[in-house]
Amino acid sequence: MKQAKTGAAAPSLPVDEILSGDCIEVMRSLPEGSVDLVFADPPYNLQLQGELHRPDASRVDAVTNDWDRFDSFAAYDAFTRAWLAEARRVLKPDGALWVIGSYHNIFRVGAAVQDLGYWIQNDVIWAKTNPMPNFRGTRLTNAHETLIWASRSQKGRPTFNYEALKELNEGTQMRSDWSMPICTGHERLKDAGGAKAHPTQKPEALLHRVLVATTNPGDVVLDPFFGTGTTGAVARKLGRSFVGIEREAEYRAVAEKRLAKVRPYEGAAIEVSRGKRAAPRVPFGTLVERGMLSPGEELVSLNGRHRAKIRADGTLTVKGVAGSIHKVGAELLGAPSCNGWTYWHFKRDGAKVPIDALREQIRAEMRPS
Amino acid sequence: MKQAKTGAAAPSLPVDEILSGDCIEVMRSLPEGSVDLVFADPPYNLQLQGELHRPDASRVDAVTNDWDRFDSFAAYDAFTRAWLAEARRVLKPDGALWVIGSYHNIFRVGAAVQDLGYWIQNDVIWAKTNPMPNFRGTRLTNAHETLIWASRSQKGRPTFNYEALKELNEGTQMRSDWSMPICTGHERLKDAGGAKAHPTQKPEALLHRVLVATTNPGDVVLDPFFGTGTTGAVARKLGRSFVGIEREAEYRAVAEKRLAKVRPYEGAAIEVSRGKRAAPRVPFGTLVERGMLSPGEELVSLNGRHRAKIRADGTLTVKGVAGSIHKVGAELLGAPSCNGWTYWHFKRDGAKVPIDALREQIRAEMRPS
DNA sequence: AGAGCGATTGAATCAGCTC
DNA sequence: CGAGCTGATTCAATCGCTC
Repeated sequence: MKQAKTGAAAPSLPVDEILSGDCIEVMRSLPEGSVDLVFADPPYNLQLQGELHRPDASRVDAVTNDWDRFDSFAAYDAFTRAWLAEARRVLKPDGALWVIGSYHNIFRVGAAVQDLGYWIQNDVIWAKTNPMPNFRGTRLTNAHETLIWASRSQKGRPTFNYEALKELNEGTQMRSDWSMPICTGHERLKDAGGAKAHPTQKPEALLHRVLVATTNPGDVVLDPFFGTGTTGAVARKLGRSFVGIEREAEYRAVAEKRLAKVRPYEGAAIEVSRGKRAAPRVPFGTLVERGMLSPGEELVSLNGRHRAKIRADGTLTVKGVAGSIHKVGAELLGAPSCNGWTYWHFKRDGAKVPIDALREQIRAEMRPS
Repeated sequence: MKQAKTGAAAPSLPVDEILSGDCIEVMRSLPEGSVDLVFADPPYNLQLQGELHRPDASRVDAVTNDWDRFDSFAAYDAFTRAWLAEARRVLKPDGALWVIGSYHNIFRVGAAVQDLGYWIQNDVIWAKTNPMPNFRGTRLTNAHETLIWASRSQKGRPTFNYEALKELNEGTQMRSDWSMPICTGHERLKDAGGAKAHPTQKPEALLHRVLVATTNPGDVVLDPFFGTGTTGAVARKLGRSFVGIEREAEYRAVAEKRLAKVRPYEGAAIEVSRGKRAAPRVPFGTLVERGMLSPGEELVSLNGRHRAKIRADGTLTVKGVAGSIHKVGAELLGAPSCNGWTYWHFKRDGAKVPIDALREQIRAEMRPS
């Protein structure tokens, strides 16, 4: 029993709150298998003497020899593996992780992700439309950051709203390179003195795409490096719940204020395109039972090359071959598989109509109106 | 003394040759501190499972070669660290490394690069204009690969032709995300049976940009995973020397044949610009990188009165004058300005075609993005 | 001749459910 | 857990053929 093992009552998950403290310790207090998604924007300074710092807040202390370098990489790796392991414990079996970083840290993070048993789905490039130039002209303009999207394990089946992303991309499959501007203007939070409230505030557009792609309404999103709460703000807008962890009181204060102003989009607005995978199953035999097609009637492939006869039990038969609409189609095509719903057609008014049209008719009847 | 330490005479560096054997062992036989650049396209450790079919039931020809199979992450890491360490020994103190990979391996490679004392200058994204789609609709289109550019050490001062890259990018700083098509068509080498000679041949445009950016004419470029010799072919065209190492006899044979046909561009053509320029959208240099026009090739004005030669960085030169297509055109016309895109023509089948036609071709490729 | 159509192909960790 | 069945799913570019 878990309660006996931990020596404490099973903790409950505090939701839509910002938790204060070190994320590794705080995550330890959260129940295992309780969140749908982790989005993390960890610090990436490798100089771990004392505190971790954001890149522009950090002094770049020259590392003079190999031992120092190894020491700081080792410290960063230890920190990275610790929070990734806790995050993995807190994730549901079919949960997923997003981490964002730059070349300073992303390779170490990515290797740790793999070593800890996560399974990478994609790496995604955020190509900035308006990056900061390299003023000294010694390197290329650092115009992108890298995100890693990983399931909790190889067996995990993370949420992926394929159709929704396809729509976001004007009808063609979403690619792994995303072009978006950095966070500026009114979106960029300022402190009382007018300075940036946080050095690395991410654009809401980025989180919007991440959450539309890999969560559903009502899901819980954990952000262990909450900062000024971009993850929470977008989650709330999209009808998701969030759990934020942030160590710095100043950032928590900014985030609280920000979140108080956020209004969720209307219920219908957060629905996304689903595709056929989510539709209810309709056996082909149902069309026969309902008299939409008759036993003995002939189906034909679109090119007219193949014909088969419908039997009373909803199987097809042709030249001694018999079986499901899929199996017979595959057999005739000599293909490993075949979607019978789109392959087979019946004739109506001289035209060929895919049997999928009849299935859609039944599905329409089944929908709550 | 090195000779005493190694117990052998200091080895000399064989240049413009393909060396046969395992790259780790072969590199051990090369003198330390002897090459200017290492470009490496190592196995990606793809870990593919079963077969994959397109929606039209055709089978995808995947990378299932023995050279891409490793028993575990640990085995892959050991291999990676071994070749990276030898490559580092062979590099000059101010030398640099490029490695290309995908999310399957690049995080492990990048962490090893850092651990071994290299110093990352940039990570670079090759965004493919025409990637293979995700046929099952289960993930994002895997539309990019990642390159790491690193100096031998933090103290190293690697070659970086900042101005040349700026010219290649039509006057604005070159970014870390590069958009290029994959290697297809006539550039893609075929074996006797018409099948692809190598499963992962890289486009010459990619190597062109890498070598223009981080080497000078006369430099020596080592490629420990030579394959069909793209690195060698582009190096020779650009007046660089190469050292190729390849284990597979079949690949070596294809590469030898390929290299025998390669002619270096003329001396003046490989000089890169030191000046500055600014202008519109599709950089002229892109036409050069993509092989639509070649360094050394002549452009001519419509009336035939003026001629200029193309250089590797996308600038033109004539009678000691050098600069962008616009600047050189203006100079020759004695005019304050000139639209090089409509002024300059190349010859095809005896007819003069404005280079703008090529720009339009590229724009057509870039449109849906 | 040139437009248009069909076939082919590329570094890919590519399904989910029931029995 | 494995076997077996249902059934969902692709974009850009090149090449070669027909009209």
